[in-house]
Amino acid sequence: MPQASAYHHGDLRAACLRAARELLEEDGSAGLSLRAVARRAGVSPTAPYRHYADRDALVSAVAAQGYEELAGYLAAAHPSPASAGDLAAVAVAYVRFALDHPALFRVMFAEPCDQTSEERVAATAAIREYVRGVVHRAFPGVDPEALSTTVWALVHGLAFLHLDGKLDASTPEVVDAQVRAAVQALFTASATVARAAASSGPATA
Amino acid sequence: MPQASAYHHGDLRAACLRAARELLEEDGSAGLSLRAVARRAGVSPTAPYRHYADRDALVSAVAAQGYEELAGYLAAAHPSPASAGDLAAVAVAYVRFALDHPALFRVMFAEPCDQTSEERVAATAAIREYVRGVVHRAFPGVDPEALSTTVWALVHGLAFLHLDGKLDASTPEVVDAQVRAAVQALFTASATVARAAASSGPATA
DNA sequence: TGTACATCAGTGAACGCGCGTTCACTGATGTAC
DNA sequence: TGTACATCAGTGAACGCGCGTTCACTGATGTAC
Repeated sequence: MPQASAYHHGDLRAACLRAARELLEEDGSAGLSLRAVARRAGVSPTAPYRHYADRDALVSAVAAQGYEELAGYLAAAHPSPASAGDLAAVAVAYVRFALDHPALFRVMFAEPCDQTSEERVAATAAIREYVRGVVHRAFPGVDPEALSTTVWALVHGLAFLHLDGKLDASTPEVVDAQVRAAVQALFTASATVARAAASSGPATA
Repeated sequence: MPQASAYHHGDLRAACLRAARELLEEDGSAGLSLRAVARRAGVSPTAPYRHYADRDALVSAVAAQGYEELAGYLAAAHPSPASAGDLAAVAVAYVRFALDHPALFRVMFAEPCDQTSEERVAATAAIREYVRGVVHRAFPGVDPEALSTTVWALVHGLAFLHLDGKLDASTPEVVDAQVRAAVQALFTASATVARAAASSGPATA
């Protein structure tokens, strides 16, 4: 590990990442500039170039870190989800991550930047595999491909709609309940529809 | 209607909107600056201030126009959707709109800008009402509140995941089929799960 | 243990850029008498 | 029908800003002999 000194920072790479994360939380992605990062790390404007080829490289590193943290949230929700209930808990964690780190989540998914970064492609693949695994364990025998796309899209959509204030996100509890209900609905919708249709009595026509 | 002349543009307000849309399609939201809009409209950098208080006002106007066009896409898919199949067609149109106008879609939903703009709030409410109406007609007797949130989130998530290259968006046909399948799955998932579980024979444990 | 030197990780001045916004202005239009 | 004048919709210079990136540089570190 390098030594810290007045001149040599010691671990500027990590410090840049930390500074970038802070700027993101404070000012949104608009505040995420190389110069601001350097300023916050207490270093000259060009020092970060020792560790990141350009701004895009830094942003990609931030996004990759975000993917790791998202994985952490999901793992913390349930170490090895294997039922519809477990899946709902994981979904809640996914949306919570988005609301806890709104700007980071946007950078990860909504920033139309370099999509070919190896780090990012790998991180995305990891998430996809994770979702597929959950669906597979929770519903063995079902083709996990189709169902996991549906699940991911549902949860991802909930995250973005909450993020943009299109749904009631007044308290974490409200959000959690909504997410749980939405995931539950995914697996009971057809039954609910059938039951409701039956109980609605003679139709008006 | 105002007259056009060398000095007076005639309809600079609309021209700015048009220019903004073009810049958005070409350069993404990064290219959407007041100066660039003025340049493209063939007018001095400050002329747009006659019609928009500031940059945010222009962006909001663009977003509002986007909402109107989205509504147009949905209406074109089916004038009065009233079945699960109709709903799938509408979902396909929603995702197609996002892929046809990626930068516009991001501005409408993913730009963390002024959310209190009256125009935008009204437009969002209109979409929400629309979805609620479809769900209500397609599944009378079911509480449309919960189900319409689920439907919107699923479709919205599909749109974003496709937009960000997280799902196979190689051809429009592939995308359409995927969206249709995902919406269908929403209403048949529980039945599919049950059927698959039954047909998978004796479990391995 | 000491010295020469390559390498590494920073500095700081400078480049050119485009941005949002202000200001005082001016040319064109329309309206009242 | 003509004229005075208010209003509207533009112009163009200027402001201060922060940005990404380049360049030649220098201080500190570590390694070979």
